[in-house]
Amino acid sequence: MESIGVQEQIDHESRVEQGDHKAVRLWLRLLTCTNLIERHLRGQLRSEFDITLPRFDLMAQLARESEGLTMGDLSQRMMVSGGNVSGIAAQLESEGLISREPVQGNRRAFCVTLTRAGQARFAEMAEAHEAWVAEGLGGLSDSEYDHIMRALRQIKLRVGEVER
Amino acid sequence: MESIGVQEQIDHESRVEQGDHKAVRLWLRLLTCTNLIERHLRGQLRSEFDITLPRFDLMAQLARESEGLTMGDLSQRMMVSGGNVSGIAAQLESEGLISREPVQGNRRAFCVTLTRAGQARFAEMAEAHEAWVAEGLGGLSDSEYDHIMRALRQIKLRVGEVER
DNA sequence: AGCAAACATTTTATGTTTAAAATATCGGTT
DNA sequence: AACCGATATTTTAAACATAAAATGTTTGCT
Repeated sequence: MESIGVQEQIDHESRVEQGDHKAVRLWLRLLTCTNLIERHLRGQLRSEFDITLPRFDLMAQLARESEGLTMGDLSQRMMVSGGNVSGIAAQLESEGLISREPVQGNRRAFCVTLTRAGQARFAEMAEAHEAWVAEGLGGLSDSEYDHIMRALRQIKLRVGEVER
Repeated sequence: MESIGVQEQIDHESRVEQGDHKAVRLWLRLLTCTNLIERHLRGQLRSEFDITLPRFDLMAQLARESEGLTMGDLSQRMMVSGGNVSGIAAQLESEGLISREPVQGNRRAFCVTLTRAGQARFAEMAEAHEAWVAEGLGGLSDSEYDHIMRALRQIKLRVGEVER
């Protein structure tokens, strides 16, 4: 019976190891799913609307804020660098889909909004986008949906903590 | 009571719409989680080992195939374009972490393997990587873990079907 | 008023990623 | 043997992404 101590130690270590492996497997599956869907959306947006995913994302942010957003707001919400937003916005502006107007009272900032053309184009795209996403993610039962949303929220919070 | 027909129609439509919106919300949360974790891993790999995530990923694929893989295999498993693999592999080769040797019987293909140095380096990194992933994803209960793995498998299968 | 620190954005340099074209090889058909 | 379609990889051009420096603006402090 002297081996119990050793056994416990082994069990404990193997439990930790297994936990780590489980986490890695989950991470890889999460990554695979995200990549598959992202690739699908990217391809569809390109073939159907001749637009890239980042440009669509920027327009989507504007679509839910009729008052407009500054470049910094966009950078934060899209979780990309400011320089990146500059480039993407420049292209969308040259296509006439967004406009950047000075903010009264703050000459540093721009107020970026969808143009009328941008609103119309986005409305088309959003409908198709929603359908594409539902193709991939719509098949879950309410219970599965709730479970995964809850789990993802936890992950999000936890990663936020770790990062801090 | 003539409004029942209309009401039913509205209910049905709103259910569909809500389902679509739910799918989009799930998609956005999935994307956010993946991006957060990916950003964290990218930063850690850079600061601790001065390596990029794609290079680490390529080495990880090789680490689980001691026989080696062709460039095409790598492209498929990493789910990135062939040109991308070319570039990443060129860098790893120049650092002496992988080797690309001709395949006997097929002069088009290369057999890519980890060098001894690559194996050693990867072993270090893999341990840290596993711990970092567990930091973010290890906090789930067994039941939550099972639920989310199951849900993600379904999503993966379904997206695979759609893409075909 | 003058000045320093913080802010909002753009620019620059570097690197990643993709799609598509280019290169080279292979296998089978005639 | 000559050719053709498929295969494996690399190269190229364009878009995307980041960090860091540069530019111009604002705010608060003295």
